This record gives sequence, C-alpha cells and structure tokens, in this order.
Amino acid sequence: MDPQTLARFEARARIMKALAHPTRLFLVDALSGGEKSVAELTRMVGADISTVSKHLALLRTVGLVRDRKRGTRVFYSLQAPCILNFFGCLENVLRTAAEEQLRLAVSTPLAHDTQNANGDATG
Amino acid sequence: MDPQTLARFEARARIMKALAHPTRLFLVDALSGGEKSVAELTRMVGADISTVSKHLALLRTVGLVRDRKRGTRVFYSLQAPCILNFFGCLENVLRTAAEEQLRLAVSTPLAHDTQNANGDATG
DNA sequence: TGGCAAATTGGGTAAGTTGCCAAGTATGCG
DNA sequence: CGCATACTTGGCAACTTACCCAATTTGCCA
Repeated sequence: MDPQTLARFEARARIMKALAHPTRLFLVDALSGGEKSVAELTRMVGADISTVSKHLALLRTVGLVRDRKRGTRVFYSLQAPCILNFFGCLENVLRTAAEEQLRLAVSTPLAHDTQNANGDATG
Repeated sequence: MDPQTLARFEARARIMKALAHPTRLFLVDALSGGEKSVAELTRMVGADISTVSKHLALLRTVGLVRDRKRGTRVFYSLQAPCILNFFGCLENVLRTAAEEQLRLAVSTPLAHDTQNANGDATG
C-alpha cells in the first residue's frame, strides 16, 4: 500500500471511527429528524452532558455534523445525510449474519444435546 | 436510550468498528474486484500475514466478508457489497470538510502572515 | 455586577485495539 | 512419513479511547 493510498484510507477510517460507537450512531440517527440541542440529545442518550458533548465534537471534527450556536445553546445537525443510507446496509449485514448463524446451528448440531433441545422436533 | 435501542446501536457499532481501520477499509476495497487469497491481500497491504489474517477474521466475524478454503489457501470475498456505496459518501464528507477548512482559512486569516501568503492578493 | 443555565475542556483511570513474533494447524506432495 | 506452504492463534508491549467528575467558558437577565 503506497503512502498516498494509505493516506486516503486513513482519512476514510477517521470518519468510520467517528461512527464506530453506539452513542454516536444514535446521535446521527437522532439528528436525522432535524437539528437538536446538546441538552436535548443528552436527555435522549441518558449519559453525562460532557460525554455527549465530546461525542458531538468528534462527529463535528470529521465533518459529519455541524453546530450552530444560539444564545447559550448549541444546536447540532447532520452535515452528511448520506450516512443515513448506510444504516439500511448495516441492518442488511446484521440480518444476513443472523441467518447465517441460524443455518450453521441447524446444519451442524452439537454432538450432545441433540435430543430435543431445539424444541422443534415435532414440527 | 432504552436497552433494546442500545442493543441495536451496539450491533451496528460492531460493524462500523470492523470498518474503522485503514487496512480493513483497504481490504474491503480490494475485495470489491472479486475474491482474493490471504497471501495476495497480504502482498497488497504490505504487513505481516498474521496481521492481515486477523483483520480478515474480524471482517468475517461481523459478516462483512466470507471465506472459502481451497487446498491450503483461503479466499475471501465480499459478503455485503452494499458497503461499497458508502465509500462515495465518505469521499463526499472529506471533500466537504476540506472545502469548509478552506473557507475558514480564507475568511479568518491569521493576524500575522497576511501579506501575500495566499498568493491571490492580486486577484 | 452577580448569578444561573448550557456547553466545553481537562484529568485520571479503566478498558480496548494493533502489530509483530512465535507457535500451532491444515493441506498437498514426493 | 517428512517437509513445505498457507493460514490462524496466542501473547505481549505500545498506544488509543471512554467515562465520570471537576473546573472553566459563554450568554442571558434581573
């Protein structure tokens, strides 16, 4: 991987890292319905406001959200709504993985415990 | 954030984490052209084969890629090609962020060094 | 000006991540 | 069988990240 390619993927990874946390994914999702203040988001998340503020700052640093100060409050909004398209893909991956797990469980049952553990032997 | 919502975003975050590394993003990109062996990918990445193997294992764990053993070799391929759509969004975010940086740099120049550093004082 | 509310920043600790080497596993071949 | 090749796994040191608490900054208003 040459330096230029590396730099490009490092830049992409920085954005992905910003999304690689449940709270931050939740924040992005919450902002899909329009801008919200830190306090409002803090209430939704249910963590310390300083924690939420730091999460938002990280999202802003990589350019995923933007902030707008109004009085003492700061409203955050989505800067890159195209992220939302990705959520469907994530659900897709999760569903496929779950199906795969199920398939494996059925096709390669454990040596012991095969008598009636599944509870579907009659159906 | 109620427990069920938390669980859903944790599951999503697990996938995002798997993508939150330059090497793993590179691997996903490399696999967009079809399945490749670990040795082949290792050559492209330029790291230790054990490192690449672990990256691939992680991608497989979350269901992003799949492996197929053939003889002594293991071929990996994309299980969730929809990820590739996201790369365009990432580039979008990067471009927008860069433009934003430029805009800020132009609108709020440093107090010193404003003589002709930009080279566009005459335009 | 003093005081309140909203938000950010700093700090310390606990937990997670990464990469390389070494060792182990699996397959093919003579 | 013995050996080589391809890959995976274990383990450890270096580094990064997350959270809560405390302190600070910012803006509003009496």
